[in-house]
Amino acid sequence: MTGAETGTQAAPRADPAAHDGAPSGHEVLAVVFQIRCDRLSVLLWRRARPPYEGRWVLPGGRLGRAEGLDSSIRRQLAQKVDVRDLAHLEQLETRGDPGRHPQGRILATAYLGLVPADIDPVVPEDTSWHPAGELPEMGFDHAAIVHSGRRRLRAKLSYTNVGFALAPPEFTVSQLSRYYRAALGHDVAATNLRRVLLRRGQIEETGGFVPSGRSGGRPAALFRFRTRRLEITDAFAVLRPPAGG
Amino acid sequence: MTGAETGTQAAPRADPAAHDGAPSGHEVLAVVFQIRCDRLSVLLWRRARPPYEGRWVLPGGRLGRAEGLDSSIRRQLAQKVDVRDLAHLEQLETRGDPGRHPQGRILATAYLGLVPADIDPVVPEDTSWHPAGELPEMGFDHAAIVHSGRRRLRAKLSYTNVGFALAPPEFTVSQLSRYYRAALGHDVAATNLRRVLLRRGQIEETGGFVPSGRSGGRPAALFRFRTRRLEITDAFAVLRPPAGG
DNA sequence: ATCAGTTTTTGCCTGTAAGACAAAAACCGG
DNA sequence: CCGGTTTTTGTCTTACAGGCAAAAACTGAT
Repeated sequence: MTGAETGTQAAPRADPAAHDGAPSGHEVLAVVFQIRCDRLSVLLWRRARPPYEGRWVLPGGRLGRAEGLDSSIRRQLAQKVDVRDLAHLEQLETRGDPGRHPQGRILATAYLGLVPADIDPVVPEDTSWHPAGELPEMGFDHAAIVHSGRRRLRAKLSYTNVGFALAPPEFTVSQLSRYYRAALGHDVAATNLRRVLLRRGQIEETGGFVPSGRSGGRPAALFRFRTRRLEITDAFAVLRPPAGG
Repeated sequence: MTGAETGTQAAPRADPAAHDGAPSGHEVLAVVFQIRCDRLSVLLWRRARPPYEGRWVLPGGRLGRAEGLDSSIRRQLAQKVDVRDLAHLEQLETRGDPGRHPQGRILATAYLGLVPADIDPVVPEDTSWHPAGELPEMGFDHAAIVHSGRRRLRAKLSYTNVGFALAPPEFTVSQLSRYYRAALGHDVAATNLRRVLLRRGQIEETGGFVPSGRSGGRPAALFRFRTRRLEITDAFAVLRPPAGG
């Protein structure tokens, strides 16, 4: 539903609307993840000016005077990627330690964004993807924020259907298991993943098949996520209400 | 460890330190829960001035110019309750819709705080506890924030040991099941709760017993939480790493 | 002292879910 | 048709949650 179906091009362009008047003492940032070449990668941006000139930082920027947080992060991200590529976006945390920013106490509200693996968004010159496992030297407290994002993503893969935001619209089980492996950081048996997600009703067969790869093998069935909006697995409400009520 | 052992007195007093200069356009709020008379209750405060004069609102206030978020919410709460009574405090969410505040776009970072059931903090005149099930008419978007807090608490009771922050240092299983019932909103069988929390290693017997109540009955064993810091139940990392590694 | 009532504790049973493993199915190229 | 490869299905084990009933341990009254 979030427009993740087709490869994209749009991208670098300053948004004229929104963002009125002088900036406030608040910024919004986004940890945007995508699985690229079987590795969890995060979108970073190279600062051209001090402080932290030349360091890599998270996309984002100052919040406009009369801007909402959600609209602001969408506006800021639009300067880096096509926002329609974001299959999921949720608030992560807000940091406000004095000292996190050299120019004084500037609060930052961080978001977690996910881009499906089949998309290759065009990004500006100063922007590129970095494996979350080998982050470059980053400015401010942004490396810590990336780690928060990873933890959140890992947790939610366990008890929600966020997978939909990492996977393309259609996929085979073994492809999906590779996405999960990249995001979770450990092997995920395809045969188990299939049953877990099927039983939870998260995925379903599309009916299509994919001819087996170069070296033969049984053709793989195609699956899709039943919904592309976040749902939590109710089996995870332990201490749940008693049977009769 | 958070000083939850004894009934408390300290409370209303403006904190002279901290909070320098003019307030920023950011406020911190706290949803402080406590189980009182077997009901989940939230600490509210009656506004004496417009906007929303006379309405109930969450404790908190403007963030000082050079103040960190955590220190600010602690400072603000100190004006309502003894902060040492808080057995747990975590960031909840940040809201920034323009329109959430009549005086312009003012961001609010909300926290979730928990006070053990055995404590009866002295609170100022304008402050009191309200059952979370029957909230009074509240100002701003604070009612929505209370609901966020309830959802967060409910979820964390399932997959963490936050119970320690609701229960007194020692308790019987049936007492604990009443706390869980109040917080979760549905019955919790004591016999189940016992086994679940014991197997998870969250609680342990102290060795003490409580003489049965007025009408007889077998004396109940006393339990305590093994740790009073937040820990997530690892059994809840589904899609976990394979056995051999 | 014994008995009825009450509450806690223990034990047993069931259902569900996850994970490991092996066998079967379906395709490729030669 | 055969070996190699990948996916799919099926079986088994383990772990945990939850329901239920019996046993244990106490109180107060007869």
